[in-house]
Amino acid sequence: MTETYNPQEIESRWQQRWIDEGTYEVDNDDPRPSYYVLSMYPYPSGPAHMGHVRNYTMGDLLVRYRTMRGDGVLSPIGFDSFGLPAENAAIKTGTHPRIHTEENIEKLSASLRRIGAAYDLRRSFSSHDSDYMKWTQWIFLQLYNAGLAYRDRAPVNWCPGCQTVLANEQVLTDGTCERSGDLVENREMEQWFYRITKYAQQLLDDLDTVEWPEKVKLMQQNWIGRSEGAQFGLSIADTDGKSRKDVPPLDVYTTRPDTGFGMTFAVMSPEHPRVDELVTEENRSSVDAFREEVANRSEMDRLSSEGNIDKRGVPTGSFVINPFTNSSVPLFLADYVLMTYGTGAIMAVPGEDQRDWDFAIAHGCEIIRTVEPPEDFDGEAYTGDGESINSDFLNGMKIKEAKQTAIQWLEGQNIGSHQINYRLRDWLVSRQRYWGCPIPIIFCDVCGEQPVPEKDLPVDLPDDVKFMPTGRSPLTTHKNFLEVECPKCGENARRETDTMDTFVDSSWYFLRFTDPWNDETPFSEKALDHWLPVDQYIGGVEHAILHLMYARFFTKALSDLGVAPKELREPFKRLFTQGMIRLGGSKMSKSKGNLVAPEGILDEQGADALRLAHLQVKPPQEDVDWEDFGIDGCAKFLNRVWRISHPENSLSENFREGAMNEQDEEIVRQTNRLIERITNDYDRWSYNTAVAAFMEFTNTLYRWIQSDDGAHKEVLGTAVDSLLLVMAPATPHFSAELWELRNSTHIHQESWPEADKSKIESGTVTLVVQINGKLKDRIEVPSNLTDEEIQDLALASERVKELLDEQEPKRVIVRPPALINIVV
RNA sequence: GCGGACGUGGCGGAAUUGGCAGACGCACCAGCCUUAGGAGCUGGCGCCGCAAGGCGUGGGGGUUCGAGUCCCCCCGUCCGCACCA
Repeated sequence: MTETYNPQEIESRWQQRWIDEGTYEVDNDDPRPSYYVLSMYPYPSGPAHMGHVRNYTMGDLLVRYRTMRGDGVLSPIGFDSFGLPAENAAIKTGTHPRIHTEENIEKLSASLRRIGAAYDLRRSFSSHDSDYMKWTQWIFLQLYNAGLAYRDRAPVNWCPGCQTVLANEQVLTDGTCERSGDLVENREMEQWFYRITKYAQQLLDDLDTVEWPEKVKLMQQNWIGRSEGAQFGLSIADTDGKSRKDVPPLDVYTTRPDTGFGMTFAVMSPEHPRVDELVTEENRSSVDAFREEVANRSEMDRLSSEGNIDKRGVPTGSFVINPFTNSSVPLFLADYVLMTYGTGAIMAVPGEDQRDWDFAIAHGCEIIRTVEPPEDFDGEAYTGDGESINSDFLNGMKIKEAKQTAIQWLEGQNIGSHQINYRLRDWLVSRQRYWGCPIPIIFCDVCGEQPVPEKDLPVDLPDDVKFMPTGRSPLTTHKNFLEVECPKCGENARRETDTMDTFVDSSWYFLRFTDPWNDETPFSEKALDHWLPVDQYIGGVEHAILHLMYARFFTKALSDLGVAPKELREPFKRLFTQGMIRLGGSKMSKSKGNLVAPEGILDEQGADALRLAHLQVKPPQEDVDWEDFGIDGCAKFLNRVWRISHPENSLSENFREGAMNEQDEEIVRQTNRLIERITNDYDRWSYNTAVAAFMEFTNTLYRWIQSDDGAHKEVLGTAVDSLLLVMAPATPHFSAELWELRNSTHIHQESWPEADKSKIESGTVTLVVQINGKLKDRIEVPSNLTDEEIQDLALASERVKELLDEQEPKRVIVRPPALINIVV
């Protein structure tokens, strides 16, 4: 063989050709069925690492496969280019984030090209492109005008490391910043919010309409955290234990209104706005001390006492009336009641709530059971179902009925009603940083908060800024940026200096890809109608909550605002979450410093071998250890295919022609089986078994070629061509090169092969003979036998006769065509 | 604590519907080829056993002619949430 497989040369040549020939460019009026494949918007941190390679290999396989299947495939790529790392680097090195970022985009683009990922590059953009920012700001204004973007003073999560606020979602359970790992502090600040809570119910309901992994749906459900119960007012008691009419009642929320008769005290959050009003003089100093302690309590403290904590609290000295019993019960302050959920105050029912139980024990409160626990119950608070006791008109009812009855009663008394609560909170979008999309708002001393007029968009970031480690964004001191005329009165005003959370940028980029040239609107309805929803979205499970929730919210809001089609309620029809790559037991990441760079492998074994190794090593949705990759094995396999596929290969000397023998027929059958298997495997994301099938088939061909009779020329030709076709989505350069050498056409413009079912059927099958369910014999038999014929053949087998030893079978189960079980 | 996923050779895994357990690859072993090479080709490779045969999918029980697959209990690993009233 004159040719040897040289991946570097072949790969760079084909990469250039796909671009030059516009192989993966697609127009919005493409007549083929539309199919939108998208990998999650990458942050350009430098050249691609193995995690990227895995992600983009999966996506690219699908792009090429669907294209061969005859779809008009939209495969765009862009860059999530705003964000902290570039700005932090600027503070350290003095390099402007734009320069730093654009260099990284170049590096990542080059990497993606080198692994052979195919895109319509005409559609590319980055979040920091002025063009894109303009529409991110325009969308902000639409949301603002619709009341979905608002400014509010709120306790926020402040990260001292990042010098900015974080969304709740960006704070980890241990109270640290997901990005820097610093302990997050509580601060009260003016911030911008997107009113995602307005969509809580829809975000929950519409999960039923998408084909996502159940795990991701569950995580979203838990995050939204819907609960159903009752909200009602507790009257404040006077010194005689009677309800005071001069003070409004204290609202509480509960999911267990059925247990109201067991409420023996009430608790409010230390941050509750009515604490000052409700605390008595004798208790003021201890309450103040407690509140200060809670406020100063470091996150470290919370961490060390995670889980079941002592229920710390103090009495307010006030009493409230339990409306069910009319008795007066003490009102406490306790840190286990959060201001951010429900009404910030609860009715405490120690008999049926363990937290309340713990608190009651610690503070000497009465405990009354209102649900009869089972006889053998030996726990404390009983939260299971049972009959109501000690509950007057609820007695004897099970929880469900008692709840309804209690709510009706509260409504009848005119003190409360049925209430639904969500854990989801509004999305805090403002960040006190430079390298983000500016929020298009102007503050005027006379007219107040004013949106930037549409004609003045985009609000661009000034380039002439210095980055100092002051912890303040350079925008706050940049005169030209800051000083602006009020769009309403024309007087001097100042710009908002906060920029947007980068999750805003990634909440609509998939819409812009459909129409990135549009300078009238962010996208056209027509383009969205053609392409959306995304047919297959691919990314890491780490975005299961934040990014996906925000993108879903944007889609719904834009749809309601008439910017996007009203039928478009969900952006991503199907989601696939691929596993991460671990090295030395922990996630491979830049911050851990355990990256494996793909360059060396690309240089030596090539992109196709690397892609194949990613596909082969494990089912794509599972996490994988880098140690388990078999790059060399994959490279070796490609060389084997190369040797039998190359037109000038040394094996081709003495091929047969003319009539086919039995072995040739078997190869024809295997070839069609291969096509069927790969089609099936690609459709169900079973890439590891697809690679196994490539290898198995290749091994079969080798044995055939080297057998005594050798290979039939035409049968081999079809077999090899079929193999190259089904491998093309996985190893695009390799397949394209060999295909061109053999057939002089472009494999990625060929149609996906179809298996000839009639050729898969074989005249005979291997009949499996079991005795008492255990395999005892195998017999080659014609595949069209009747049950009786199968039974006769099986019973006639020497082996079976011997084992049965004259015994009459008790029962015979025949499962044609290939299984019989004889029971004795 | 709550919710979820999973447990198969030395290793990664396969078995799509209850029907031949271990495909394919890695590692290992043997043979061939050879101008010794980290190349190529062929074969072997769950466990016990010389063999016949027996055992075998985390453990125990059940359903079934038949269970890796379905049901119950237990053990273990991983992930998500976690004072959400």
